[in-house]
Amino acid sequence: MKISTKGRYALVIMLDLAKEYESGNYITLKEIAEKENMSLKYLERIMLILNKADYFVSLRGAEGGYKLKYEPKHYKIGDILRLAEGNIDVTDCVSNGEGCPNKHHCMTFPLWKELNDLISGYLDSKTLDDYI
Amino acid sequence: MKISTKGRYALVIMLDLAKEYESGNYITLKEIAEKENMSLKYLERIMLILNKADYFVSLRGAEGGYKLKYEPKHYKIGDILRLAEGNIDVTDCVSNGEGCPNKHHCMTFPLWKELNDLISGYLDSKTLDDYI
DNA sequence: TGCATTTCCTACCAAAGCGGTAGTATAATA
DNA sequence: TATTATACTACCGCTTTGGTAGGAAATGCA
Repeated sequence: MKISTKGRYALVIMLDLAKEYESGNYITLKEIAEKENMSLKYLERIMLILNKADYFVSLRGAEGGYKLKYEPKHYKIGDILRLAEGNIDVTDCVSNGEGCPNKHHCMTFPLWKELNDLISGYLDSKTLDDYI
Repeated sequence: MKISTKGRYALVIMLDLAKEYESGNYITLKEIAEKENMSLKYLERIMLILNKADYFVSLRGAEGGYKLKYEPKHYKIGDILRLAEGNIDVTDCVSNGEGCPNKHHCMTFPLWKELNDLISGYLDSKTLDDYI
C-alpha cells in the first residue's frame, strides 16, 4: 500500500514548480535537488516520465530549466501520481480492462472497488493549488 | 499502492471461515485452497501470520482445521490487512514513531496524512460481516 | 497400534520492483 | 567554444513478493 519515491518526488517537483508559477521563472532540477536533498540524476528520470504529459515548458542550456505550462489548479494530484507510479489502483481486478474473470462472484471485489473509488475520488478532488 | 496477495488471500481465508461461523464446523486450508484455487503451502504461511493474533480455534490432525474464535462482526478489515501486510500506511512519514524529521515543514505531509486517515477510517469501519 | 490427515514451523529460491548511478547526446547561452 | 541544462539509454545492487520443499507434532479412525 506504499506510495513509492517516484510518486512522492514527482509531487515535490510539481509543488516546487507551482510555487514559482506566478514569477514565470525557469527552475532547474539542480535547484530542486539541492533544496529537497534528492539525487539530481533520479529527478531527471522522474522528470522524463512526467514530461510525456503536457505538463511543462522546458528550456535546455544555460538559464534554462522547467516551468509549469498551466496554472497550479489545473494539475490534479491523482493524475500526477498515476503518471509517476504508472497506476494507483489497489488491486489489478479494479483496473479497467484487466480484472480477474471471477470478478462477478468474488466476495472481496466490492471492497477493493469501493476502496479504490474512495482513494481516486479524494486524490482527484485535490490540485497542486491546495498544497502550495 | 497495491495490496499484495498476502493481504488479499488473508481476507479470502477470513471470509470463508466467517461463512462457516454459524455452523461451528472446522474448515481445513485444503478445502479453502481447492475452492479458491490457491496454493495450500502459501495459505499455510499466511495462516501462520494471522494465527499470531487471537483469531482462530485450530485443531490438528484428521477432522481438524480452523474456525473463527469470535463472530464475524468482531473482525475489522483494517486489522486483518494490517496483520497480513505488516502495515498499510501510504508512506513511512505517517506511521507512528517513524516519520521524517522534516515532517513539520513538508508540503506533502498533510496530503499523505489525510489520505492515510481516509483509508484507515474506511477499512476500520468495515468488518467481515459486511462481506459475507 | 498404525496410518492418514492436518496444523505448525523453518529454510530456501526465482523473478520482479525499487531506488538509484553512469555516461552520452543535444540544445542554448554567454 | 566553454558551460550549463535538458533528453535519453543502459546498467546494477538490494529488497520484497510469491511462492516451494521438507519435516515435526498432534489428532482421529480403522
